[in-house]
Amino acid sequence: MPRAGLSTRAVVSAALDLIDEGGVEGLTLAALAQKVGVAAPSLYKHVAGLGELRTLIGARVLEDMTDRFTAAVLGRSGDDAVIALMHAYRDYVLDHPRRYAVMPLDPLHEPALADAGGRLIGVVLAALRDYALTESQAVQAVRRLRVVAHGFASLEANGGFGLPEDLDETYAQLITAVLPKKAGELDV
Amino acid sequence: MPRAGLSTRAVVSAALDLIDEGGVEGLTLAALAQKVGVAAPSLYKHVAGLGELRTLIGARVLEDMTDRFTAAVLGRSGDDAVIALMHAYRDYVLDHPRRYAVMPLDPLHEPALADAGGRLIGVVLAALRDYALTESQAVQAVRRLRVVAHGFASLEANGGFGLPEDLDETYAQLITAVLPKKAGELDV
DNA sequence: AGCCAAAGCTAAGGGGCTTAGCTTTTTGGG
DNA sequence: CCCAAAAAGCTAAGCCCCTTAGCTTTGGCT
Repeated sequence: MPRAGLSTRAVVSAALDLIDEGGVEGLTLAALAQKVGVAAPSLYKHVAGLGELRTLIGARVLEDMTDRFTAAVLGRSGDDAVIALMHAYRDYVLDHPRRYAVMPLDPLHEPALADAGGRLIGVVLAALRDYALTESQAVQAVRRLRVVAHGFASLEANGGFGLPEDLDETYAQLITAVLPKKAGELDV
Repeated sequence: MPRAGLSTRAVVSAALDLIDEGGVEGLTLAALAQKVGVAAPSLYKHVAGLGELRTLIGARVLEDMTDRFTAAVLGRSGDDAVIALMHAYRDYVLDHPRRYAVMPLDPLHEPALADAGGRLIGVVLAALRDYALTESQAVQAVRRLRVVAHGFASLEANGGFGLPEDLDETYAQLITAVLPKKAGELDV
């Protein structure tokens, strides 16, 4: 029996492919083992079990999103940066709708995901730097942006909108509605 | 063997209790059978299988939400109605966080849920009547409200917000930001 | 060359869903 | 009132999944 040359990283990557193909339902250790050419119990050499695998997948999705957000925000500031960030969020979910469904919504509460989650929030805060918000204003701004990005993206990814008509317009309206105001302006 | 006197409705109710207790993970035919005092295969006399059970549960959640939204909107109009509706949405999810996680986001795409989903949308449209919106304006308005309600509620129910501090304020800001404008006013 | 840790394997147990086929209860028509 | 048929149960059994236990092989390092 020649060795398959696996690694935890490779196993997680294959698991992501499996999710892309068949959704969360499609992620089974049996299917994963077959995909990487190994018997199911052998996976335990690289991953502690289905639970840990899911956690690792969540971390990976967070990292991928952070990378894309970083690239989108780089070189921009103010409304320009925030709008780019919001579109990067939507685009990620459209590119990987099934992966997004497995992303934990409370990464900061799970020690294994707190780092990745913290880095993602860091990028969002950086995009807001130009507004010169107080800490509590920034917290509110991040929350509003997240509610809109997550709400819109999860609905779109799950076919929650009847017709795709004017969806770009809907999203644009929502972004405008929750854009923070600069220090001099009114509101928030 | 005395008869248990089950019915599809009773089975679905017990399933909802199971979800309230242990989340979607906790919903298993074995556990459900034990809860209603019957052997697992006997459940098939009332429900076609786990898949249909989930669909029935989804329909039930939609109906419950519709009832509560109807009660909340009754006797109100304009901003008052919309605000009451948005709070009823949040309150439902806070009361039954685990049920909400099993509610389908695309009810109109599943024949068995289309009716219940349509009635829910009907209530929302009724809440918007006072604004005298055109059909396309109404579609955009419903979408924006749904994005905010679903985004906020699902994040809150899953512990997505770090601290509960000022969450009421966050939600109020979001509602204000997406409230439709009456016919005479600017925007939308 | 030889040792040993890592990476595989097979076997087996436990739990879940579902089907098949049987028994008992209930119901409703004659 | 009786009895036939439908409805509601049951047990047995098959299949798939996750996981643990214990063995074998590979491959790197001395």
